[in-house]
Amino acid sequence: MLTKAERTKQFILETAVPIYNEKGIAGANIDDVLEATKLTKGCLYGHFDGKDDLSEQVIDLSLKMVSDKIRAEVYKGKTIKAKIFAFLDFYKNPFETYISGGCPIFNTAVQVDDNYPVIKEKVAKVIKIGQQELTALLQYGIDNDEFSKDLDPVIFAFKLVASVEGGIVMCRVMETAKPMQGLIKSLKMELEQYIV
Amino acid sequence: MLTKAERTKQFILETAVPIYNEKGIAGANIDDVLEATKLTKGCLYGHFDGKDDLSEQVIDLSLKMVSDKIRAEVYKGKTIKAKIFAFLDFYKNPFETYISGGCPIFNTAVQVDDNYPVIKEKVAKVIKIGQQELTALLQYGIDNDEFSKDLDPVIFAFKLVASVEGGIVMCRVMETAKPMQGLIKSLKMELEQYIV
DNA sequence: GTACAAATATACTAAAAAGTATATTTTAAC
DNA sequence: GTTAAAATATACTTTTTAGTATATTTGTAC
Repeated sequence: MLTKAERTKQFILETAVPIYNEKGIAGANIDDVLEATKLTKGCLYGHFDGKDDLSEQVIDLSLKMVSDKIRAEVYKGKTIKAKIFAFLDFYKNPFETYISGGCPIFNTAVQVDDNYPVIKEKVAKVIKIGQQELTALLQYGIDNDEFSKDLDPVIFAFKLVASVEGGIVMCRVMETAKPMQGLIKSLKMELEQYIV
Repeated sequence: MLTKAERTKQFILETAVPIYNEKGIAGANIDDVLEATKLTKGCLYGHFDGKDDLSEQVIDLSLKMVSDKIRAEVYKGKTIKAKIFAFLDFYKNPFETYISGGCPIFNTAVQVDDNYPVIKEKVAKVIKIGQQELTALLQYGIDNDEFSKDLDPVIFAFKLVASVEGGIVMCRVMETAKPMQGLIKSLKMELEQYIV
């Protein structure tokens, strides 16, 4: 069983996840987290060294949560095609995102360009691993004659992620989910062209 | 001719553009801008009502700069295909972006979700107009038998922007330009499939 | 149930950022 | 060239946010 302190720390992190995702690293502040958790400074600083430490762990959890969720969704698909479709469908609704405020992977990626080198490294790793997994999945599909050898798994994996993530951002700011449907449909069609 | 004040104001805005693009709205601060311009508070506050006003005008300029630049690049293309290719090539290098720090349209879009409703509206407008222009371009290509009627201009315009913008963010955080080349190549091939 | 340690709360200080009042300098019209 | 207005600089205050020292409460082993 988790100790009281461990539970409190986890509670702080989980509460902070959507705050950071909505307001960004620079925009989120300790008081926001204290307000949301109804805890006090003494408590929070008992669990974290400071804002930087909190930020790092919050982003860590955000990245883990969304990565795990996507993996779980993809896992459900029986065929590779079904897995890729499941991946795409995860991004179906740009407004009710798994973590409120859009995709934390992308939200974080745009923030950490110059500043936050430690966090930048974490996001880079998550994206790289995701690309590797998607590429491996497509390659597996090619090797097992589900897809044609004309499909470039590296490029298509990149295209899949770049477009749905980009699409989420665009839809959210334009306040319309419609283009996302068309995009996903188009990507599904694109993959289906390679089915043998 | 511009008055001294107008030139100073413009100078402040232009100096602030990359700062805001790199650090974000919440991350950028007045002192950064003063430091970069070598001006003082009295001067800056003589031209702007406060940080919110400055932020709004800086973002405004950023969006205008990049929009104008893209339009200029697209204009160079003789055929619609060449125009679309020029659009894609604008995103060729994720590191030496037109404004340092990536694409300001996207960078801003991810920041303004909940907070900054005024700026959100501005970004939304820029993206919507961009989509309309790209769609019109593709439709023109269809109407003039450059492209097949099978091409859905609305969906393809969205796919183009979403994927290159998403690609920029991914490449920047992973610190590799390579996937961008593959993505652009893939999008060009996709368009060429529709050439009649 | 007592006692000790861990967890949390209170009440502060420190630092960073924004904003302002006023003085000085510069511009441009005459 | 003088002068009034505009532009800019200086030197502050205020606000916000981060961080800390210490007190109090709570959990848990004995």
